[in-house]
Amino acid sequence: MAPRSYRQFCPVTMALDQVGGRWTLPIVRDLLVGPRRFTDLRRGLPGLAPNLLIDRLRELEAIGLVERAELPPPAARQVYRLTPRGRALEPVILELGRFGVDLMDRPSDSLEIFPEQTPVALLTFARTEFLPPWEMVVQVDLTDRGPFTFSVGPTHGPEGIPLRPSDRCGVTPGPSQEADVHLGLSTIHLLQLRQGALDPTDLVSGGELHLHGDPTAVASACRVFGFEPPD
Amino acid sequence: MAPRSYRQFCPVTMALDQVGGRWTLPIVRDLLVGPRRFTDLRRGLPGLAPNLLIDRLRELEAIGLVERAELPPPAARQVYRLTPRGRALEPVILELGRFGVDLMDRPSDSLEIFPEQTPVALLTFARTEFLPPWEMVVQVDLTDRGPFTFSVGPTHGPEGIPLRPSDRCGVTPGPSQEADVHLGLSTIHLLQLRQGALDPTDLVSGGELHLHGDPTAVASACRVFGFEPPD
DNA sequence: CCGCATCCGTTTCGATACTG
DNA sequence: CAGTATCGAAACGGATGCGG
Repeated sequence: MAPRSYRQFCPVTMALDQVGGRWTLPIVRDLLVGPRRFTDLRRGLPGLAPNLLIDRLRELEAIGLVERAELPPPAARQVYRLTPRGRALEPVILELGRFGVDLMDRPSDSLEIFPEQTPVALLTFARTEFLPPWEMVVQVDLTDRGPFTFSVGPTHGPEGIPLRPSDRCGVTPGPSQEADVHLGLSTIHLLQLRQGALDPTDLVSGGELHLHGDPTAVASACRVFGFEPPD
Repeated sequence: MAPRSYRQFCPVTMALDQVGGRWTLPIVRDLLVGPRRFTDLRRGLPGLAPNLLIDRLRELEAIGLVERAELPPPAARQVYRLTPRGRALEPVILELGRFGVDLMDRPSDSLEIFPEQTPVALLTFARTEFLPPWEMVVQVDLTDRGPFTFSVGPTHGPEGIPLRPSDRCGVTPGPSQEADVHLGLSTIHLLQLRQGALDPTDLVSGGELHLHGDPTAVASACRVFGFEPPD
């Protein structure tokens, strides 16, 4: 039985034929952070039935976006991870996330929060058109979710090839020893700053926004995360 | 009767809650080019039943991504068009398309081709990380689909705000009087050049790729469309 | 416990026919 | 032209079971 297809010779619908199914992109989102076991994925995706999860993983494997890897004996048996082609979905996920950020104004309590997804969320908060031309490391301390390291890489790759913004930056959980900038605040404040609903100066004087590091780098980091640097 | 939701406080899944339904993004894709009537949309989306189309349009209207507009008396009654918020989906569609371009290597005859979608397809072909810092107009003559005008705007908007690449460029059907660059070739050749499956120099000497205009601008246009400028 | 497989009620989708 | 109405097929969601 041929799977559903839009049957158009168009890049958008051909992409949707592969990844437009329900749960497919959320699964890829979770795999973006790193390899995951079946049960790890289930934990981060409540509401997704196990049969559907295995269906999706098999489909993704069949089209070459995901592969299974065996782990050495002491650890758990196998993990699912993205292939390079699967990682090519990162810009898609991030753009979707950037569209979705504006929907996050009210953290309804009917919506669950999963810490594993914070790195991807932080990446979507970043406005890549404000990335500085230089490299830098920003430690973002989300008071309600812990420390994360946001890294900005070079503008060009080997042989002078320009890099896409999404290839220039990444987020990993945990602190960094060599951060150029430290940024401390809560998730909600970060979101509200982005919407312009809060004044950064007020937050700083209220002790709810902490900024440290070289002023130029700090200012750049603020603009990347959606607000004007105070003072 | 609440619609299906991923129920996560995550920008990606909240975006998918709005636009992750089947046919939703293809509808938005067609509206990106301009306002469309009900029947126009149907023509470009075969396989989409009319009841589902109206369902999707009503949903999109309810969440503020699409609005109905009445046309002046002589013309047809009403059209559907994107709101500014709906237009914010353009980067999502384009990234999906960029992922999908690599799937277009073989134009299977089970896949239909709709001329109305060519402007969006052309935009997805463009590698925005290669956009030059200057403004320019490129007329792309697809020998099998007609002329299109690809415009590159300024790097910064009013007040010095940097613009996202997708906000810097656009495609309209038809030729341009003030094109800086002319690029003539078939859709298939364009796709194959992008994949590196063809040598641009061969195509030029074979008369299947025509390039005109200021050499620097031509070279830039070639890189944007995925191949090294010949000579 | 992990990694699924099976079963089953509900929702959504797709195709066709019909109406103002 | 712009939808409604109907209905069978497919997809989804939840619960349960089961071997390693």
